[in-house]
Formats: sequence, structure tokens, C-alpha cells
Amino acid sequence: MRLSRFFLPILRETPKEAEIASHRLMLRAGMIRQEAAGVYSFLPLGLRVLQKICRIVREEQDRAGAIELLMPTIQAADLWRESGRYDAYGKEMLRIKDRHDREMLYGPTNEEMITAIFRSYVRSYKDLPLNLYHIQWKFRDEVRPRFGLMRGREFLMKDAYSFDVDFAGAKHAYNRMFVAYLRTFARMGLRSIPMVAESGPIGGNLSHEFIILADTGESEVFCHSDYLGFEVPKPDVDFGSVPALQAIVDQWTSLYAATSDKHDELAYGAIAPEKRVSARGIEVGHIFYFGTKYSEPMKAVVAGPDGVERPVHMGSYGIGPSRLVAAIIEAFHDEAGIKWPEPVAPFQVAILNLKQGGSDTDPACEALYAALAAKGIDTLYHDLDERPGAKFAMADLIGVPWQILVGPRGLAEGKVEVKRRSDGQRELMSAADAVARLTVSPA
RNA sequence: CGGAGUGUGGCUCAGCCUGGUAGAGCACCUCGUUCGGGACGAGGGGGUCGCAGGUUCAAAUCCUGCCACUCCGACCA
Repeated sequence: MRLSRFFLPILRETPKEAEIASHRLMLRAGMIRQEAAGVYSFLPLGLRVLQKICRIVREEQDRAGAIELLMPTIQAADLWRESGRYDAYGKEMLRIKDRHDREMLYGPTNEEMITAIFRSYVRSYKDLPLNLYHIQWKFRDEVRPRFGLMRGREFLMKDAYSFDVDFAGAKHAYNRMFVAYLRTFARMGLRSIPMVAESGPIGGNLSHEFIILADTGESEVFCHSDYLGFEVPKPDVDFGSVPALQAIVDQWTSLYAATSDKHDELAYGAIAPEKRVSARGIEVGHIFYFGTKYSEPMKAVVAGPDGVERPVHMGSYGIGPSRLVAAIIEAFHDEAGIKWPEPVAPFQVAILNLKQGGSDTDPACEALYAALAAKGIDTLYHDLDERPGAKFAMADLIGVPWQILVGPRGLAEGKVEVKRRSDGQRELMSAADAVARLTVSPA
């Protein structure tokens, strides 16, 4: 992408509404724009990151055996009356009336709808297990939206729903998502820690929040420091193997880890003092097993081998991709701007032409741009006629992992400068070596 | 919903107390000189001062109401 043909409205000054780093940097880097309290437009740069996050989420959901569909944002109130949540949900649910005065709502979650879909097609235990997910906008009318995307009212959510004949099946479904979540966040450069959680309005009795540690996190969390060193499951993990998954889940739940809601001072105190971690955390995922809470009232039943119909055991599993954009920035930034981990970076590399219009720099940049494009590398070519200082500042702000500086001084020796955003390390090398250095990031 | 605050060119803000008909920096446009870490000069465009009433000869400024947004709290993916 040539910057001259892109839409990247970066701001030199911080809009005053931004309190935390991620919000500030997203506004400055031209990733998002606030449209109302807790409601944002994603500008092209922000959308690129969001899409990369969604791609990773999809790949890991698919790997774990979940199947994607897409449900609408608008739902009928009647559906929610069936589960009893229409009245229970409260003012957080945005209620709407259509022209015929029918009661509708903008979905805050989709348990009811997915249960309705399930019950209209699935009759037999032979069709199970089943896990259906979608990635769709949700709206929760938060009392107090804040921190930009971190706590918006409208947010993008991946929500998966599992259906099984019994608890044992449901537990395995839960474990599949548990492992998929560890992998998903790890692929974005994040170390997530599953913590015992309140199951909240969704209900149920088995639930984990996936928390990443960050100073600006919304909740206070406590855990054993060994979690920070646990190995994340490899891509070849066998999601069909009950014992293999259970072993992973057992390891990742073996030590103390809880948010302040569920904090147990006694258990925490039992940890060796040097192993105690007390920190702030950001919730990036939340998984629940809730049994027959919805299948029973909504009559989502399947016939077992004995011919008897029983309500299915369900679980739901959420990840907030829009929140993850913010969470990743919270984890990876410095004074100058964002430092994207490669797998979610909006562009992998930026070419900075230090002398736009130069008889040497222009052709060198064009050749470099073409070579990177041929390799399939997402490249942002900063081809505007700006001072080098402005180009550096912008490259640092938007935080692409690699910068290639093409200037007359280096070209005189046949070299360009390759700079890594993560640690600022720079190296002079030929353009060909620079191209060779960059690879398409693996799954 | 309780408490505190803010609303003035695209952005950050001054002006408001003590009414006299709108400013600065950045950004933008033109020309020139520049160009290896956010250049400089000259010229130029752009604002019914959140909205609606009221007071006044006169309102960005004072009064009333409303709206939007932010922060603290209760609540939460």
C-alpha cells in the first residue's frame, strides 16, 4: 500500500478524551474514531488489525472443531422471553421497536438464538458434539463506557456455543475451547492466564476468564507466577483426544489464579511469597459451561441411544476481538507509539523514502516495494514528500514491526537501513538482504 | 443513577470572572528555500463560539432549560 493512496489520518496531538495508552494511540494512529459514547468507527488501519485478530481467532476456532455461521445483530424479544432473560437482563440491553411496534433488541449475546437454531434442526445424539460460532457486533448499554475500545458499548465478539449429550461431552467441548484460547492469545503475542471466574448473568457453574496482565487492566488479579512460564499447546495438539486436552487443562488450572471477585486470601497466602503475582489484568476471553440452563426452557433436546429425549448440555465461549486490539496495544507500546507483534500488525514493514523525488531513492524504493509485494508481504510505502523526521515519527506511532529506511547516504554504499520496532535495533544491509530477511508470518 | 467537569475553525487550547461582535499553535492551500529524527519565509482559505430561549443598545462572555462528551463511584466481554 502506498501511503499516498491510503487513508491514514494520524493526529499529532492527543484528543482530550483519551485516558489510557491504547485509546490515545489508537486515536493518534488513525485507527478509530469515536461516534458516540462507547461506539467507534474503525478506520482503515484499525480495521486491518481487527481483521488480522479475527483471522487468528477463526483459525484456532476451526482447528478446535468449531464451525462458523453468522447470526444477526437484531433479535426478536420473544426469543428472550422464552429463556426468561428479556426481563432479567435489565437496562444493559438495548431495546428497539420496529414500525409495527414489535419488540426487538440489539443482541448483547446469542445464547437464545443459537439454541433456537439448534433445536430446529438437531434431533439426535448422533449429530453431537456440535460447536457453532460467529463473530458479530454486540451492544451492551454499559452504565459507563470508558477506555476506548476496552469498554465500549458496541463491540465485536466471537461467541461460540457447544452442544453435547452429557456433562462429560460438554467438559471436553469446554476443554477444546480452553486450549484453543490459550493458543489464540499466544499467537497474538499475549500470555493469557485462565482464572476462576464468576459466571455472571450467563449462569452456570464452570467458568474461566482469560486474563492478560497489564498495568492498565480493569480488574485486580492474583496468581502463581509459574503460569508465566507454562508452555502453550502446539498447533498439532489433538483436539479429539479427551485425555490429552484434559492434561493441558489440568496443568493450566493446577495453580492458584483468580480475579478479585473470586479471590481467596487463604489459598493465595499458601503460595510461596516470591511466587505470588498480584497485578492488574485485562479480560480478553471468557468461557462458560452452563448445562441445560437454556436448552431446558427452550426445549432444545436430542434423543439419546436409548431413544429418550434429553436437553442438551451447553457452553458458551467469548473472545472480544475489538477489545483485543486495545489489549495488545496496552501490552506493546512505548513513548513513541505502538509496537505491534507481527501476526497482528496492520502492515509488516514500512518503506521510508528519506528523499522523496530523489533520483536514487525513488527507484530504490519502488524496486523494494515490488520485491516485497512479490513475496506477499504487507508493505506500507511512505511515499509522501515529508521531512524524514515526520516519517520516522509516524512509522513509530503506527508501530509496524519493521522499517526500511532508504536514503541517499546509505544508497551511496548500496545499503538500506532495517530497523526493528520492537527494540529499535538497526542494521545496514543491501536491499536484497532486507527483502530476504522478511518472511510472511506463519500460522 | 449520584458526584465533578468540558463543549470556541480538522486537532490542542486561550478569550468568559470584569458583555462591545473571535484569537494562537499545529494541520490545510499557493510560491520559494529546505530535506538522515516532527524545517523556514511570504501569502491565503476556513468558525451561525453545542442547541433553544431570556436579559441587554449590544452576548462566546450574564441567566434558564436541554443535548452531547469526559472523569470519579455503583455495574460489566
